[in-house]
Amino acid sequence: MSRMNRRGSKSSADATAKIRAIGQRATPGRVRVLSLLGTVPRGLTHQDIETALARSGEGPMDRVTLYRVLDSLVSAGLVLRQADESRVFRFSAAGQAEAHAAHAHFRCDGCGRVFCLEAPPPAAPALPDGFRLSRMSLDLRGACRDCAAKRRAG
Amino acid sequence: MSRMNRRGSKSSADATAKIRAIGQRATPGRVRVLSLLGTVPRGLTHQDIETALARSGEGPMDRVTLYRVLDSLVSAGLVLRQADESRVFRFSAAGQAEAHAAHAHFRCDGCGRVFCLEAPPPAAPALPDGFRLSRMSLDLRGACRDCAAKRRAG
DNA sequence: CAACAAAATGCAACAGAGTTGCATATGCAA
DNA sequence: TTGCATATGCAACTCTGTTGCATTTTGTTG
Ligand SMILES: [Mn+2]
Ligand SMILES: [Mn+2]
Ligand SMILES: [Zn+2]
Ligand SMILES: [Zn+2]
Repeated sequence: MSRMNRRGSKSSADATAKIRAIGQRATPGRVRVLSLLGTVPRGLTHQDIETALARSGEGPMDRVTLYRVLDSLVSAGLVLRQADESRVFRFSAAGQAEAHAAHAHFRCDGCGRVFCLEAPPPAAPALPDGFRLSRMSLDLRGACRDCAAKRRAG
Repeated sequence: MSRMNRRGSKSSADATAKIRAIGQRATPGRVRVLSLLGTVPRGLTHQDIETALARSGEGPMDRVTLYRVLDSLVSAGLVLRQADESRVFRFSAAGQAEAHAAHAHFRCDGCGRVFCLEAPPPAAPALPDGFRLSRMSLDLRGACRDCAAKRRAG
């Protein structure tokens, strides 16, 4: 953990390799963003990422460039993008996202928090002829414990 | 079907009743929008609705008023609002939305179309203590027949 | 029906997230 | 090291949705 301090940590080297592997140029922006996404468990917004990068040692990244970096990582399949309830995109490293694909999620309509459930996903239903399944998600909604209690009291 | 032509169809009268029933004023805008949503099977965007109304006999409705009409119907529980993949809200009559809650859906990553599957929803997984479930959805993704064929052909 | 207060409307201005065009800089393969 | 395809930075723009405020309409009351 100390031989590579000058210009990159383990995760940078890792990110660089992944980016090159899929035939894209390993630019500083791409490496920084992919490394960052690798360290957090769930999706970050463009805004989140911009702020995190600005605070980091290497300084801020241009807003538009960040959008384009994210686009390129998404189209390369290294990052997943999904619109959240407040209609902003959240970006997550593909590995992290796939971990969450293996179980169900519960979203509280009161506070908006998402909880990972232990339950294994159900068997996939039969698809029409010729359809190809790539992902499946089971999403539950309702009130979390705090919000359910609040409503009872409130 | 002909006695009530002057200023309203069956669905208008219906919508008016529903709006009054929940203690809101039955304004023309609300009635028009709720009737419209009652006639279509899936969620429409604000834009879709604006266009549909503009084409209809009664003419266009102000953009902002339409947003406010939708807000009021949503907060009354007569309409459901959800952010779609392209981060725009889609609005659907509460009845229609509940019909779709009863089965799984398949979204094609290629063409974006959504297909209703026949399969019944799986049993709800166990929730943490105190959580209350209100809805559950099983969403599949992948390639529809057309798009799968296209990819194979290339 | 007329008068009234609360609520809805129309318009203009604003805000946030994301995109586009174009000149300049840079990664990387030769 | 050089050359060129590709990425970056910046300004301007689009699209979706909100807010403030003056005016109109709705449903109610007398
Ligand atoms: Mn999870
Ligand atoms: Mn359906
Ligand atoms: Zn909650
Ligand atoms: Zn398709």
